[in-house]
Amino acid sequence: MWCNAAMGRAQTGTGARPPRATIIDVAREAGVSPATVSRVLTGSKPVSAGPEQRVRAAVARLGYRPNPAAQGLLRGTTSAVGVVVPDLSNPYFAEVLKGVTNAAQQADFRTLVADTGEKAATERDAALELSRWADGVVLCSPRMSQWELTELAEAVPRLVCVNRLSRASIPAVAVDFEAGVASICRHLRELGHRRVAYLRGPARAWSERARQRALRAAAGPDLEIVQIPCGSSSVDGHRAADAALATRATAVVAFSDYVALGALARFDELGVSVPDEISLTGFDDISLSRLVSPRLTTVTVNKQDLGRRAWELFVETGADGEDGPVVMVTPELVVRASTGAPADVAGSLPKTAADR
Amino acid sequence: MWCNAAMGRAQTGTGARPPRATIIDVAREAGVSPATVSRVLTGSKPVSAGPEQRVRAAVARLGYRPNPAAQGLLRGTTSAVGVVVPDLSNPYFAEVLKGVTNAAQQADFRTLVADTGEKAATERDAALELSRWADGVVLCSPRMSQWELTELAEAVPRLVCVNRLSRASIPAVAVDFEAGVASICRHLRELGHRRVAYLRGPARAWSERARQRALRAAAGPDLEIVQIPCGSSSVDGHRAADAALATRATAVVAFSDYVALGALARFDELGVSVPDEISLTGFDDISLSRLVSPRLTTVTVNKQDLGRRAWELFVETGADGEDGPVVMVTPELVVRASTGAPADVAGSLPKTAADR
DNA sequence: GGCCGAGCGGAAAACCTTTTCCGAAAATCA
DNA sequence: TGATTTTCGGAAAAGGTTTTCCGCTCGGCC
Repeated sequence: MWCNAAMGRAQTGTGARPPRATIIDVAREAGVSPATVSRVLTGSKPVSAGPEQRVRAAVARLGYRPNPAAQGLLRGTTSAVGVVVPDLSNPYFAEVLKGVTNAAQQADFRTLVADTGEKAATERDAALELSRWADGVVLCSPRMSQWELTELAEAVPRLVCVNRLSRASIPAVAVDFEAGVASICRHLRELGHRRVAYLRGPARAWSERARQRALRAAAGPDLEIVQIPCGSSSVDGHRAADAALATRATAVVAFSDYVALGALARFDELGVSVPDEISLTGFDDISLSRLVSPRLTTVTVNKQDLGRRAWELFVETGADGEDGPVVMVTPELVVRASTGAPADVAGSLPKTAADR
Repeated sequence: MWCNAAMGRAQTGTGARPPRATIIDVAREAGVSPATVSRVLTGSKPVSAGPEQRVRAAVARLGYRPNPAAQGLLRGTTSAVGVVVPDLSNPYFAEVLKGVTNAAQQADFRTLVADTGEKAATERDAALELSRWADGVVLCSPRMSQWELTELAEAVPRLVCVNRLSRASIPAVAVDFEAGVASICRHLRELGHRRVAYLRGPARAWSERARQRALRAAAGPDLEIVQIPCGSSSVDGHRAADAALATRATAVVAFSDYVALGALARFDELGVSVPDEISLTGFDDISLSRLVSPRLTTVTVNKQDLGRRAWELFVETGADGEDGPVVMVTPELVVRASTGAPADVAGSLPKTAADR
């Protein structure tokens, strides 16, 4: 009875568990045809009570679960979505991934994840590979070139971008970085800052280019912006902090919270007081930013929501697949304790914007 | 030429891309049989130069990539590994996931991820579901009961646990929490602390029980330990900090770094100075712990390495599948700035252990 | 020059499930 | 009661790949 198909392969002799029961085993056990078993399980056609009960009993007895590969082969879909991120260690991407995963789980979809280690060169391959195993791919903050991205969009059936807009009508959900950076600059100028150091993110990142646009727009006779090459991780921020200090700027605008936390740690090491001697801002509002001292002035982005929206776009894309809808998320400035008036005007201006 | 099989299904009329080329299309294009195409691509049997070249050209021309579902159906394997974590927002689990993913990528395996949202009840289903789509599952710090875990190990072909040991001979890689907590307690006692508050982790976590064992062993006439219910996230730590303060302990031992950072933020809000008024320790050494002020005294755990070792165990398990090897990782105490002598003995004892 | 072996390539089965097509039985109506 | 429709279940094909089995051809050796 239980040894039906198991005999065929029982060569190893060790504790080899019997090969998984197939729909044929269930059918035989229930005394019906495989078609009936399938109908009971998928509900594709009604089955009368007698056989149905026998099938359900057999399924339970044998612990049968349909083989996804066979289903996938037939249906042509995988019920899986791929997510490509630059770095899982970065809390930002971990949160976005969590958002996608949770939304996908609700819809009975699996999530495949690939970490490119911040290497733009591997993004293409990772996405391509994932697209073989999934119905589509969510590309998180891709650093690849516009041209590569366009080409990729043709090879991957359902491509959704996060934080990357393109001319190629790829569905995307993105934070309005320009608005965010603009509000940071406004905040700093209102505090009296006239010279600001900016810790640059990855040169290839679209979000970095968006920030640059906003910085150019904000710069002027009353606000000078000094660019410091940096990166996207906290150790990058830690490393770049000294150079930022050397510019004699009164405020430092970091590419992200993650970077800002690194810079903040360096300032602490050097005994540079924030915000008394220098102001510091981040971007993204990762959870840790509320926990450091001083609490970081930043721009809030609901990262899990970003992931959820990417999922929704993924679902829509399946439905029509025509236009490339773009969802823009506008972030909000939150003023905390890491920004204040510059030292030279501290006496004449209020200490923090919150006091106004 | 390009319209070979595409004609058959071109009903929709919209921009429906041609259905993916199959091995049969390639065979026809190259003027060989499907078997030869397969042999060229898998290298399972030698093929002479002429056909081989024609096949490769046809593959490139058609952009053919084998259908993984069909391969999986035939081979009975998926080249994928599942990872179940309690919470992707927790940097600890994100790092472990990264470790598994990177190791798996090297071996041309995909990673499937599920987030249980710290709900022990959903762990079983998540693992079971993932095991359908993957060759095995890595269970990260499962909160489920010992009994459930044993049962699960029978249903999932290749189960590997991280930070969870069991009697059921499930392969596992785990941090030696007892040694870690013991070294923390020793450190605090040497500093002169006699009354310590412990911020408890999730009651169901095996790692929490291991910590409890170590605490019981460390407790004695010269070291009193007061238990404070808390949790595993930074907001839990933030919330529990007041209760810890109320115990009038001179040091707080947090379940993890993530929790400790929450407590630290609360202390900062309350104006309680660390370590002058109260000492604080974490566990895990997440990257942010080096960035806060004061830098956290903690116990280092290489989390990505933990994930990589879990992957190795997964690979081994496939080979024999007999014994349940257990890899123990011994963590190391790193004394930073968040611990010092208690206020009442500050004059008579060195300020930090590092001064000795 | 003939025989044997090796090497190469094709036909077909197998993997497991879903779905279409069809036959049989039951139910409905005149 | 006989004819017709409906309902239900089985047989078989399809989905794409790998692999076994077998036949063919070409080379070498006697």
